[in-house]
Amino acid sequence: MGQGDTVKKILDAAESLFAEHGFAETSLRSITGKAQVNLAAVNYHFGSKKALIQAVFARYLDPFVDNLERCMDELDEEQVPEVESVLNLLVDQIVAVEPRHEDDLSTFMKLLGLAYSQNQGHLKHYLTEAYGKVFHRYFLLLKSACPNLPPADMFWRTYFILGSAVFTMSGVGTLQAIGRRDFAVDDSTTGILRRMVPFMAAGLRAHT
Amino acid sequence: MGQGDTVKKILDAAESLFAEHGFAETSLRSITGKAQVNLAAVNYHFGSKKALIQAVFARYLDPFVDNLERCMDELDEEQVPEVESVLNLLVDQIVAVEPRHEDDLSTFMKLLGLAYSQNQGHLKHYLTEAYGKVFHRYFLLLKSACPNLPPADMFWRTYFILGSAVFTMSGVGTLQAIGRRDFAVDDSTTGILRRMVPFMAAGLRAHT
DNA sequence: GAAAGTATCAAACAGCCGTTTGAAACTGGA
DNA sequence: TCCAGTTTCAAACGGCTGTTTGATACTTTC
Repeated sequence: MGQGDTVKKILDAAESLFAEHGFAETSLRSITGKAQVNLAAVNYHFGSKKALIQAVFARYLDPFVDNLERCMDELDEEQVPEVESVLNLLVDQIVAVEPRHEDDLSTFMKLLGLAYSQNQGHLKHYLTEAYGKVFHRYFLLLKSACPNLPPADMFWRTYFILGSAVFTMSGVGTLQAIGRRDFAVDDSTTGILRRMVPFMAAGLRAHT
Repeated sequence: MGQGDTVKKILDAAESLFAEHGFAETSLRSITGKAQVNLAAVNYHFGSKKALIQAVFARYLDPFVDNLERCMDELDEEQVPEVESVLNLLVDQIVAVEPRHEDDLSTFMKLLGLAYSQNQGHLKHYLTEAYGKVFHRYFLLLKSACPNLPPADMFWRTYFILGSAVFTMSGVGTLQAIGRRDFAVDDSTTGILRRMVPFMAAGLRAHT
């Protein structure tokens, strides 16, 4: 690793430490220590810890959201899509994110989980501000795939689905370890995402 | 409120502040401030902040787990139970928890969500140590209701279900507000739990 | 009513936090 | 080579954290 890439070193260290310990529990000193960079570099390059957290997310989400949007553009808006294809659309784009290193996907998913579960008000505000439109569009797409579902159920089941994904993925490493040790279950992160699709599709289709 | 009930005042204040802001983000000073109690009282009566967190959970979970265990004792172990009845068994016991005040159920659910999503190693250790046996028994009961499901899917779908419940419930207040404002959806906490059952049952029954 | 035990109190402790400072070390262009 | 601009650095800042202390007040017991 060169020497001018202080910004990248900070982002890499922050990303893995955030995913492992959460935002509030990760100090700037531990980040700069792991990145082998001076403490003041964070505030110099990013301005504040909050801005660093947002930058970590932006590096992941920007290409992902671009891909997702392009995929939805190509869709035929006339015919009603299958629930499975809408779900797989998302999974495909998650899996397709160019990995920076192995376990990159797990880290990405853990960060997404943390974004919801940790009480970082500024982060939620930033995420809805920057990416809300795309995810709203995806929500409408999913809704169009369930034309017979009452609105109230559609509303809640969206969060049931989101919860399944976020919860499972934010602890994915631990769960994989439990599966291997106690249940002879050995799935990759991608494999788990694939297993979610039939579960979620059936849940969405369930009559109330 | 009397004067000798310092312990109860601390537990009440801690419970609501933890549910609102999380564990790490809630200081002992804010707890003792809300409880109108001296700062040193926490360490005097509980020993440490970690012990206080555990005490908050114990006050909720002890009666709940007792009820759940008693319910499972009464079950006929010979015949295969319906998935819906197993799920409703749990919902019934959650709803049946004697409420200390209104929104007590929401607070309880938010705390359960936090227990999973926050990185409090000591808390996870305590919860599995104290309540792991009962929940393992419930897991086996749920498994017996899905005799044709491959073990790997049973394993993962358990976490999908858990995630739906934990995620939805840990943000229940926010989600209810969104539902009322944007979707004309107005459900009580109990109502949401009931809506989960058909979703989860269908997800468990889905063929892979 | 004195002694023993329990509970509360203000004050201070050491430690970590995010952020700021001002000087030093670099960098590329004139 | 000199200068301006950018980046790095050690050090310190004020503030908040959980915990401990020792004195004081209240309760119970004999």
